[in-house]
Amino acid sequence: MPAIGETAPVNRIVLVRRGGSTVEARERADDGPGVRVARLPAADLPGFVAERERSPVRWVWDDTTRWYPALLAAGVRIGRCWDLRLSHAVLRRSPFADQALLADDQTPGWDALQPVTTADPALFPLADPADRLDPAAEHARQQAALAASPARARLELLLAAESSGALVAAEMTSAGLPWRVDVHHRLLRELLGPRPAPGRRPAVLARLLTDVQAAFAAPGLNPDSPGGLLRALQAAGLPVDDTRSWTLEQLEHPGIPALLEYKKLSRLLQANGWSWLDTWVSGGRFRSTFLPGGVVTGRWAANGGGALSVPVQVRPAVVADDGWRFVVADVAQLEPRVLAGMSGVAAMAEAARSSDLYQGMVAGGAVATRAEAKVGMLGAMYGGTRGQSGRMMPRLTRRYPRAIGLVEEAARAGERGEVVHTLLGRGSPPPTGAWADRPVGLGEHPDGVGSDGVGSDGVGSDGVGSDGVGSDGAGSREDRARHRRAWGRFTRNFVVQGTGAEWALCWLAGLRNRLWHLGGAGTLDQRPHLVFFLHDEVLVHTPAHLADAVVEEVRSAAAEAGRLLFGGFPIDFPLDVAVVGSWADVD
DNA sequence: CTGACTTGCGCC
DNA sequence: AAAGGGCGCAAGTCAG
Repeated sequence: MPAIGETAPVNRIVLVRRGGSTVEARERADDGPGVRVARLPAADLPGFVAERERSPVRWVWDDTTRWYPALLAAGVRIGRCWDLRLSHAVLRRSPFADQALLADDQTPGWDALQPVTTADPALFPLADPADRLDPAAEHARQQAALAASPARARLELLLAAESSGALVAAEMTSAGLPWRVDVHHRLLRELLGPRPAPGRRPAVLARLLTDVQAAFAAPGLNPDSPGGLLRALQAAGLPVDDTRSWTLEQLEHPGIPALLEYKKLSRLLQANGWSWLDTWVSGGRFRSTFLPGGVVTGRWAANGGGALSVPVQVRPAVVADDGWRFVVADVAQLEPRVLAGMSGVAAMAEAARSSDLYQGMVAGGAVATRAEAKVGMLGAMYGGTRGQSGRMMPRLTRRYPRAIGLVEEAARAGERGEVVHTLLGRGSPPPTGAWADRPVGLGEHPDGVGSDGVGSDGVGSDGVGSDGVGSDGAGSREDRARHRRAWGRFTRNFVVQGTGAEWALCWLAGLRNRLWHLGGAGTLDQRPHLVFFLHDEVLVHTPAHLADAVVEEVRSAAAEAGRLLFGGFPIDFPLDVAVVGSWADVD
């Protein structure tokens, strides 16, 4: 079984574009100095790659999004790569990489390199800034930085997992998420009525609109305009200062139910209506672009069609092909488990032995109820200081001093303007804004949540407030203190969310390998393959007769990811797994 | 008219 | 059900 961070020698082949139609392949045995250079027409690349894949090899290239889609389109799947763009991004931010070893005239070019997201799998876009960069030289710099790193093994694992994630991302776009347009159309018709002419409201929305306008005596009201809606509600005597659904639900007024229904259906129409289907679903597949490392914490981002939020409402349209099934798996309470593992807290790991970590905390005597455990842990990881989660902190701190101490220290470090890092060494971005340039003033230091109990400074009016963390933060002393605390909440969450993302990457990378070896012969989309990934959840599309075997591999990959990150520390990552014909049939 | 910002809401 | 962290997207709003 090929492990993610395997150390066995694997030959590396650096691929370089030479002009518009030639590829240079520079091959070097992992344990030898010799380099063999081959030049071939770009059109011959898929055949070359397929041939060299017959024995273990790691392809080194500037950026997976610039190479792999065309290979996949030609039916060629690879086992391993070294994605220089993603690895560069990790190393440049890592506190465990000597930046001097990465420095070069071309470093700004690598810093600025963006993935390509065109649906067009044509090789070699014209005038690509990547073509001014030297992959072999960058590869050498990255290897030197790794070799000199005090956290070499962890960084190597991170880079391997990140690169494998890049392969998964391209493969998921290539395969697409099975999507039944007929089912989706039926769903829209049932909820909204027949498809209207362009620019017209669907019948159900039109009827709800007249109801709302009548109820609030506002004939011209457009509920899609927050300002206009707010004025209409206030004119009707309702005490509101925003128009969020949750706010409206609290109100007693005969027009509210129709308004809430309007908002819900309007959202469906805008986000996943007929035009969404026209744009994003073709050939029975929803294809969006996944961007590994697209979020600073290491989570993935996605482009196109809102793949990060496929609403429960439309999941009935996600249906496996005839004779195929979905294996849907997600990790229960990933982030608190990761926190237990990072801090090596035996007591919390004991709770995490339970399939429900929060219930385990109750059994361990830390808190009285599951709800308290959940709200308390979320507050610890997100920085909640007020309300119920704030009140839980002293109890959690007493019971789990090292775990709470870890996130508290991450918050304090962020408030001091320092960089924090994940378990495998991904660094947080340096703080931005004027607040970070100034020393912490007297009386400006934010109160500790766990140490002092309820914070006493700067709470004040709170107002509409919450200007973005990234804004410049110049201004009053209170403004700077607020920014400082907001950045502390970010770094607090960074260490947990980022390490959770690393666990998920290792899970995904391992699962990718396992699925390939399950399927026997055939191309990627003829074997069990990943079609969706979201933070802590995967969908595998598999021939029905292999579904049970896929379930086993999904579980084994999760256990392996836990060992890769936390070694022998006894922390469990139990999965909720379902074998279904439609995503809607989960739970 | 375009582009930047705000609001609200879907997902984890 | 919110609070606290991370996103993407669509529509409305407003300045240039």
